[in-house]
Amino acid sequence: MQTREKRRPNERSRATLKEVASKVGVSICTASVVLNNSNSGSRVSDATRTAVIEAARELGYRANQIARSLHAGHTHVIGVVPAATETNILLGPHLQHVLNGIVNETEVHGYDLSIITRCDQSRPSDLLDALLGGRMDGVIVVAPRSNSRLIPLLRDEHLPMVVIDGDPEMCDNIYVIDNDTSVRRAIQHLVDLGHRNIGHIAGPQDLFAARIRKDAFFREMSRLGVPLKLEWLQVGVFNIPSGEDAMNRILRHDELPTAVFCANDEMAFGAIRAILAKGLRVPEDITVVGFDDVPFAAMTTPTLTTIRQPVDEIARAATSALIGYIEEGVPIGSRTFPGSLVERMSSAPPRR
Amino acid sequence: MQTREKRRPNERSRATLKEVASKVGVSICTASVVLNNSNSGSRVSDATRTAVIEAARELGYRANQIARSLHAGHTHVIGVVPAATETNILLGPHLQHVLNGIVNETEVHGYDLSIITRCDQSRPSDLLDALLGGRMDGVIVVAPRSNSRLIPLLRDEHLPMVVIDGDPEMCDNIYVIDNDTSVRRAIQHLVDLGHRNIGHIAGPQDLFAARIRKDAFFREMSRLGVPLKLEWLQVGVFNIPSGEDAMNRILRHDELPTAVFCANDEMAFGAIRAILAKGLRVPEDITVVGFDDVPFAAMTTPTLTTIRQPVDEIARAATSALIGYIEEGVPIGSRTFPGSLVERMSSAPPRR
DNA sequence: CTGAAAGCGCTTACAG
DNA sequence: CTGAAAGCGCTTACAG
Repeated sequence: MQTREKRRPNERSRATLKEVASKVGVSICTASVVLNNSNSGSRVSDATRTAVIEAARELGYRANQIARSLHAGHTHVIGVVPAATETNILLGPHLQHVLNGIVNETEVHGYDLSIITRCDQSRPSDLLDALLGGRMDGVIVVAPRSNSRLIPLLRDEHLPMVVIDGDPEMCDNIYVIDNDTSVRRAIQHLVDLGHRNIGHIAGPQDLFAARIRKDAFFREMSRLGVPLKLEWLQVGVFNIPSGEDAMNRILRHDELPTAVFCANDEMAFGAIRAILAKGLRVPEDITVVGFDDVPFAAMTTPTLTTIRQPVDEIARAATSALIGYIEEGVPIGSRTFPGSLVERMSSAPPRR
Repeated sequence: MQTREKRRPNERSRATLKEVASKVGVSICTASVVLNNSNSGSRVSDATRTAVIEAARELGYRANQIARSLHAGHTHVIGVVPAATETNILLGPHLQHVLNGIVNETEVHGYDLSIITRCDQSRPSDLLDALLGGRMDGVIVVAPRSNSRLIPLLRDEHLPMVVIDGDPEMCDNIYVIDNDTSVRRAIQHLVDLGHRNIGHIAGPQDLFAARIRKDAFFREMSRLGVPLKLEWLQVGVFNIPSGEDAMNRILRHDELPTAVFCANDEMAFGAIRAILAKGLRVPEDITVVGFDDVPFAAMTTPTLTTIRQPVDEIARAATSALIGYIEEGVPIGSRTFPGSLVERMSSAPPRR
């Protein structure tokens, strides 16, 4: 009866604890106690207990999580701040893979995931309100830009945080692949095949992964005594068209590399497309190697030789560590994960 | 000083409204009023106003959104229940595309997105607690299974809801591509090319998109008078390996189709791979047509002829309608979006 | 076995 | 111009 009094059109009204209590004729605290099976409730008479449960069922009672969170001081939701991109923030197979890994882990711990998108530079305070307004117990930042003010800010605010694909010098809680060793594997692979004319398509330099892979490329080339040609060094933005463009810029030169190492798979796909479009072949004319091993790397023609990141493992480990810190205060720390070379059809010895 | 008294290790303590108020020596309601610029606050003296603002800044005050939501009765978060899959729930380029479109739209409206994953059948009540606990203002269900009890349940609970890729007979608020017409375009394309031996790799039949596409395939074939061969009809689960398996089952027969229509792109990729692995060519020996036009459809070899879904538009329209309903009560309704044939390299006339 | 009370942090009429 | 009070819906000691 009185459950109805508040119903306005267009506004759902869930039954409240007060309603079930009054329906049974007990106090709302008693109702709360039996509905939560809390220990204090072990001493509720069976009669009232069943009555309350019955009433709750009839009324379709469901505890308001907001009220509960206000009291408890936590929400069981974890925020994710995706890699900063201008637009279409969620696109890209690697981020998707990371997100999936995160979800895999939050699910087993009973957390929900909130994707924080309002990163719009024009209203940065929106982002902070969302993050710091108590709506999430912790946050996972994926691939922050190196100039991101977010990381130091969140650290100062003591919001539990872990960073995936970030610079270990940026903060303490970084989960990331061992880029140095991985790039070395890639270059070593090319040199082992006999390549001495090697180009590189780098990613956006304000992204840690892009910068460190480029640095590692330089270092490795020089360590192995392979001469560098600056015309064969181009920069893209980690997506397919930019890889295509970058490759086309390389292809404009008279002398061509026999191999190109791309800082991620998508740019490698673009590079392959550019090469094929010029009537050249992969790998016969130019070898292409990527980084990430996204699922489609095994589906392209030719299939892509690349560095596999244990993405699911990295994402789950980071998430699990974050939750461990939230719930039990165990320090998150940083972890580095090994990458591995996956040899497929896009790499082969140079022809001549 | 007293801001410190509550600090326990391992627990972030944001300054509270009470703290800034007491620091200035005003009531918390005055503080609230100036910090919110609410109209009642137009009559606060400039002196107190600046004092409060200053104090808030010094203390790093940030309103607790949970408390605010409890009072306001809304949260500005929208939940997404992704397509039901056994595992790795977020994978798949089409879902990713949908998610991206949703985010594009929530972002402009200042909503955050919560991904509800605890769909685990073993504890269905978790899902409902998450959904109905007042933590989200509305929910977007993507590609529910036809036996899903979720839809009727949410409807009964009056939680604002819109469904993407669902059965229009299932509920009132469905945003979906016009599958019938789209499939007809695909089949017409094959028949126009001269194909009369056409196979179909269908998706999981408890998914609306899969079922209706299969039905449309049958209807269209019979309308055009093209004979059906049951050996050329196989069922997959909308991913690459299952498309590969399905195609392999087709390839086991003596007589082969000259064209195969796949219910989504991923299965089409798998089909192509199976065909190539048998030493046959696409499209020379067998034409393959997909459905969705995921980004990679333009990147495979051969590139994939497929039906383009205006995914971003569908997702954004659904999201926008949901928010319109939440905020202003305008009915969501249902909408159907046209698909279009994208002709690429995987389709050609049959050889003989 | 059960209830009155305080509190989570905020907002909003309503008085002064 | 400013504050006391009630309330959002729930939980949890603490009394009886």
